[in-house]
Amino acid sequence: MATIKDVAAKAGVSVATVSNALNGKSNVGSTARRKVLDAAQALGYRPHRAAQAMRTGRTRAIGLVLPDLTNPFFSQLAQAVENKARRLGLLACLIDSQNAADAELEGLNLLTQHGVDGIIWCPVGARLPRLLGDLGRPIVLIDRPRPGFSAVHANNAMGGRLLAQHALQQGHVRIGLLSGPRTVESAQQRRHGFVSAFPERMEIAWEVRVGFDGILPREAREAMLRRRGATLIVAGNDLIAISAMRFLHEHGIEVPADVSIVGFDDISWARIVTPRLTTIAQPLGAMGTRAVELLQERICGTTAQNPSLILDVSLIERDSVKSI
Amino acid sequence: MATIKDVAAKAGVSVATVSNALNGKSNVGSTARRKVLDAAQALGYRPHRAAQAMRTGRTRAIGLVLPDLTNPFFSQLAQAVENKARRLGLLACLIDSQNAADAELEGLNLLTQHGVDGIIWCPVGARLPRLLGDLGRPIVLIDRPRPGFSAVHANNAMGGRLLAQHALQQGHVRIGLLSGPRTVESAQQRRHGFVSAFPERMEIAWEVRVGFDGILPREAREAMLRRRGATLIVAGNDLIAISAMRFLHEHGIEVPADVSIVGFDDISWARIVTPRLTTIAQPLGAMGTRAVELLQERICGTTAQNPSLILDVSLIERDSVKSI
DNA sequence: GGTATTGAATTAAACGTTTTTGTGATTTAG
DNA sequence: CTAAATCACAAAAACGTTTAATTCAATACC
Repeated sequence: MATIKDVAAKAGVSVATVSNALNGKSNVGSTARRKVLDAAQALGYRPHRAAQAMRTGRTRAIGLVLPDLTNPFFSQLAQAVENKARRLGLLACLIDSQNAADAELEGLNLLTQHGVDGIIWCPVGARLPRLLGDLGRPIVLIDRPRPGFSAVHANNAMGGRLLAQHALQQGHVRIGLLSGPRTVESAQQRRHGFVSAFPERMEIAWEVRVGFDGILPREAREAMLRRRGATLIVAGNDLIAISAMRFLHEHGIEVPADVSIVGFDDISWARIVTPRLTTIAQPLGAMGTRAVELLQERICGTTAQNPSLILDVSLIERDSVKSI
Repeated sequence: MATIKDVAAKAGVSVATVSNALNGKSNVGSTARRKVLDAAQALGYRPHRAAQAMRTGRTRAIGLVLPDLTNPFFSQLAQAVENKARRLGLLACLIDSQNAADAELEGLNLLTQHGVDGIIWCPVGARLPRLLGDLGRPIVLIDRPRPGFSAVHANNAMGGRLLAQHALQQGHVRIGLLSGPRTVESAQQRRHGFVSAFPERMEIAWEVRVGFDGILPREAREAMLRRRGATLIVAGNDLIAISAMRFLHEHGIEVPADVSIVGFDDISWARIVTPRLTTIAQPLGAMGTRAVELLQERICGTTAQNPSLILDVSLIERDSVKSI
């Protein structure tokens, strides 16, 4: 690997001049600048990031810590984040905590030790961000806001309202709820948006809390079998909805003929499964890129204290809801 | 952040002794070692990775470059790789090329510039590895072997043979082939394994090449509609198979009643879609962890020149094949 | 015409480690 | 009992950058 010294030697100037020229400083003459640029080009010189990092304290790398890459919601997010980061010349360093709070902590430590400039984080542990506001670098939460932190997330409450509205339009008044985990803020907001947009004559036939990974506990399976007159199941996300559809299918209950179902997220599989899933679309790509932009601003210090971004959602009508 | 100097001061020894003690060198006395350890503990000292990197040339970070995180095959792989890496104290830096060869190249440059110690790579560009054998750091290819490189991948040919065998057992003799891209070695091997295990009386009714991303070109859609007497469709991977099932369903052709179909990979969705997909299971988790292990060995230089690993696959019978 | 000002370059210090070299003190060997 | 070897530690150099301080020449000002 060619070093800055080699470039300096080849160009016949000092290393300082090379550094200044390459970094576009104004204190270098046009002829010297030319020579430096040519020499650097000829040698294929690339600055040594570790050396730069030591001097400047900037790594040009960011962390991305997610609960579960296997969940298409997060893999789409990750793809968007990585691409945007790369376009900004930033390296994206991945942590997949597999929904384990201690692994998450370990990952955050690894990232800080490597000196990443900032972290995009979808927290799994409920109390983690509180303890770790002091990672010493900007953090942007994604999908799961917490008071006191920058975040970019979808308007989950609005999604819930859209769903309630749609349910009503299609004539569903008795609802089964497969809500997401109580510890996850976005799940709470979806649920709250949904029930708060409830008119008098609608009611919840049953409700059970399930994880976002789509694994259905016995309680959930029993509730779906027992029915209690519910004509529409509102799932906490698409993964849950799709798992539920599979379970129902195995037990001879057809969607949407016997019961309707809606999801949340609009992961790519929502339009692939049978029947295609009616759901709320989150702008996953935009969430990822905006999160990177926000983080970058925070890193450069060109922004207010804790800016947040809330992105609109929309209802995607497909085949899993029958009007009655 | 506490530096090694702080530790040295607190322990009342020189920085050299701190470094030696922390790195388990033998030339430091037991009392001094104790003092150093205590001081480091008390200050919460973590060595500055960039500084270490500059001195040692080792980053303790590895690159992971994949064609498409959105594809569950790769996200499962990525999860396994990241977790294993973290368990070894390595940071996993992600590149998602979105199947674009130039983005891939850009990503590889970014990784080398950051000085990652090694790279785990599933190449999309056909000629890329050839050009880039000289990244100056160990490379382990994953899923897509190339002569002259370390690789860990599944026994794709064996998978093809298992499929042929199963097809025969279930009485299928006219086959439709939705083969993977010609440029992808593993796709070729699956196909070759399949047709080479063909007895005389089996024949290919039609074949069309499609991308691994599950997008079906017009040619493929027409072939599926025209049928040509094929009773079994052999897809290049699960994504293709599932897309095909969706397409067939939309056109009133039922799987497996009207036509059977098999996939390859056993991504997690294979058991979620309806009907559940019969497929070849690759040990995705093992592939990821073994790749990291192999890379680590290469980095430490404790291994032969270009070791490769081929992992066995197995047939998973589910509901998408009907015997006739 | 002398002095302040600007411009373009150089020198040298600094970042936080690891590692080589150096140095007394203590042990071992002959 | 002295010479050699070992041990435990310290001092200093090095890694590849950036940047503050410095120099020197040329230009501008009064």
